Amino acid sequence: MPGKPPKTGRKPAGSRRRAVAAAAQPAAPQISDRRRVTSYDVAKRAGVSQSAVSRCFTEGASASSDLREKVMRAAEELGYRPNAIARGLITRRSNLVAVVISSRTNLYYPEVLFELTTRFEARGSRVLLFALEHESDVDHVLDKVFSYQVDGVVAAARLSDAQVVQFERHGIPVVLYNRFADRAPASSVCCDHLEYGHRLAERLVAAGHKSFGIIDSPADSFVGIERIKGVRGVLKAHGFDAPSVRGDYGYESGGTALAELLKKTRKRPAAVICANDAMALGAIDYARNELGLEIPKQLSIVGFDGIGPAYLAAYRLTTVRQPVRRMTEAAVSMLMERIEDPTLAPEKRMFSGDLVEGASARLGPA
Amino acid sequence: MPGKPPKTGRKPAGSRRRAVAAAAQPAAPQISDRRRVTSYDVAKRAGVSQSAVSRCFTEGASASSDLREKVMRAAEELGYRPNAIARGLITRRSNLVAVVISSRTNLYYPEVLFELTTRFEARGSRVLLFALEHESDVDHVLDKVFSYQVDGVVAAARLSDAQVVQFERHGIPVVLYNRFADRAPASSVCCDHLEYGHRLAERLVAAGHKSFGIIDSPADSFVGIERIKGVRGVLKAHGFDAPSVRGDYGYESGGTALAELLKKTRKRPAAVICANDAMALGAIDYARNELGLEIPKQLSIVGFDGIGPAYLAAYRLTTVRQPVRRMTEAAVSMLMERIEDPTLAPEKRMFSGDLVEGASARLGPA
DNA sequence: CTGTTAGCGCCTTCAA
DNA sequence: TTGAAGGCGCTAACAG
Repeated sequence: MPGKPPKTGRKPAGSRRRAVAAAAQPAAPQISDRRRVTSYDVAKRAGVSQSAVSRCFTEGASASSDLREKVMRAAEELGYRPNAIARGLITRRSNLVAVVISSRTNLYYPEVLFELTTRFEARGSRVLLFALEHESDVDHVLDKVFSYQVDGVVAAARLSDAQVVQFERHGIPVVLYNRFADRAPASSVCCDHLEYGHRLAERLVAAGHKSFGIIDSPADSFVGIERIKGVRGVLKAHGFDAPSVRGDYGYESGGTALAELLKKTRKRPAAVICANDAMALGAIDYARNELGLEIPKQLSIVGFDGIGPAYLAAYRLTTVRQPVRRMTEAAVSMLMERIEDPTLAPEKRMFSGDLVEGASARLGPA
Repeated sequence: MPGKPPKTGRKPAGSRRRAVAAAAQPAAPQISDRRRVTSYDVAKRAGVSQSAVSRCFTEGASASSDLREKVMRAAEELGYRPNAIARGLITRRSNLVAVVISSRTNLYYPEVLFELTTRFEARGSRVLLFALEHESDVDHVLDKVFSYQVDGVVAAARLSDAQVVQFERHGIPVVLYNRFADRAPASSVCCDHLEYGHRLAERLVAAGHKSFGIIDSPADSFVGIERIKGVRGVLKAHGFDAPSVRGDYGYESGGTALAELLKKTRKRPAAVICANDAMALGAIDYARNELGLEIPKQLSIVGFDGIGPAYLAAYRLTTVRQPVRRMTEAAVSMLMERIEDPTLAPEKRMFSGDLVEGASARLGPA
């Protein structure tokens, strides 16, 4: 193809397109197929070059106010909006971040997703949402994440080390939300569930409780495992043992687990520690309505999370609350920093939460 | 490349790029700037043309299994993923849909967002999320929606007629979730809030209640207005009048509104109808704890929504529940149909909900 | 079945 | 300051 004079570049772009559009008209009865308006259309109407239009829509590009005005008017008249997709293709910055979130996280912390989104929005990034029914669906979803050329990822779901490394290889910054990578050095924001466990158990021991029961989390819940590990550590240090039964994190399961727990122990424990609030509420209702117990006089019940219903007057649950606002803010700013400067080293930020004393556990002297 | 007069077309793409990357190396200490791997890289490695690679990654394109295998291996080794953004640019189909949702909707129906996302996911579309703190922020957000060339929009927030028309003009299908357009002919899925109001009120009248009070919604809530209009219609038809006080949809507001309501009426009404569940719960707690009333023996309280806490044993609220699953499914399928065929006429789908009898209202004979 | 070619809509040097 | 030209990574005719 040496002597190829005629067909270099794409000179007649504008005119060619128009021709295409015209040719398409007869076929489509509706004008629904009407092309989107591009910077070329605006340029033509304003009587300037396409690149001039581009500059008018780019932050901090040089253009005379005269030109700017002509372009803006034409754009207005045509209803032109720069195509963020095309822009991203060339700038290698899509301004898209992926949020991968499990239904479990969303169920107990519906505000997390919302907070993340508004904060990213405020910093000029859009959220591409990936919802997982089961934490194990991650792999299936990651392909899509990569395909969309997101600038970064917030993962509020379990990622394997291999998956974390994969992001690394692709040069896409990741921040884990409320979990750590097993071994890979990934950035994360997390609350200190272990410490929460410690705090809550210490508080109960200090109040003079002498016997305990535990309603444990599903075996695959990182958060639950940490919490209960924290609890167990303290109890053990004080010489207490605590029988436990696993629940599934659901409200119903709190009641059934409590029943089972009581079957296992000869004597009713003074305090029951549940791996999350939903089960604690279930346990309270079961204790009150099925066992006729007064809470907290005859039985103390505590949870973790600080979900909405825990504050209702009928429960006033004693629990530990995650500082969701601070955590989402941290996740967003850590990710944005790493998008700006991908060489930044990973960082873990750990947040402590508030102990909500509530009224579902005896915390004063007996 | 025989007598290649330097600059025609883009033949030497691969080599040129490599050169660029190499040039960038010295500057960046890290290889973080490493280019993403493209179909050209895969093609080169597999010893085939770039379009061959493209075909291997397109559904239903013709390619020999031999070629397919070579390409797939090379892609695997390089960690190649087709760039969905670039693909969308040329196919005019981004496979992106926007979901615009207000914090209020998200607060009372956290599952809506999740359901929409998983359903779109199942049909091959990704969700670009736009969260509104206030319903009035819509305008601000629409620019972004247009910029990202989404294939369609689900709006669970108040859109003005002008905004609906704007989508129309751009040829982007829209489905309104849980609201109607004022006048513009837009597709929507909605539950029949008016009918909910009728049902609930009829049920209370049938049970023999003779006096009523209303805890109304904020004045700008479409949903609340409809519900209460339905209630009022029935009460009026039976010759009852009902004093009302406005709440803000929040739990706290249920209690304060109830207090105010009782101040307004000489005699305590038999039943109080709240525009949503959150306020109903607040009213119940206030009635029990501040007024020492037994619910429902001394006062019946009902709500709308069927939010999670309404089912807790301590409340067992009498309410009307939205069929969220059916509604989200309808919204998604309506939108997808219109993306496939933009000439489809708008359609409104109206869903009836379930009356949850609960235990917060006397529904049997007095 | 495979490779060639011409863009999708935009940004970005490079000259003028 | 402005315009011309060359891609970003990919798909889609169209030849062969």
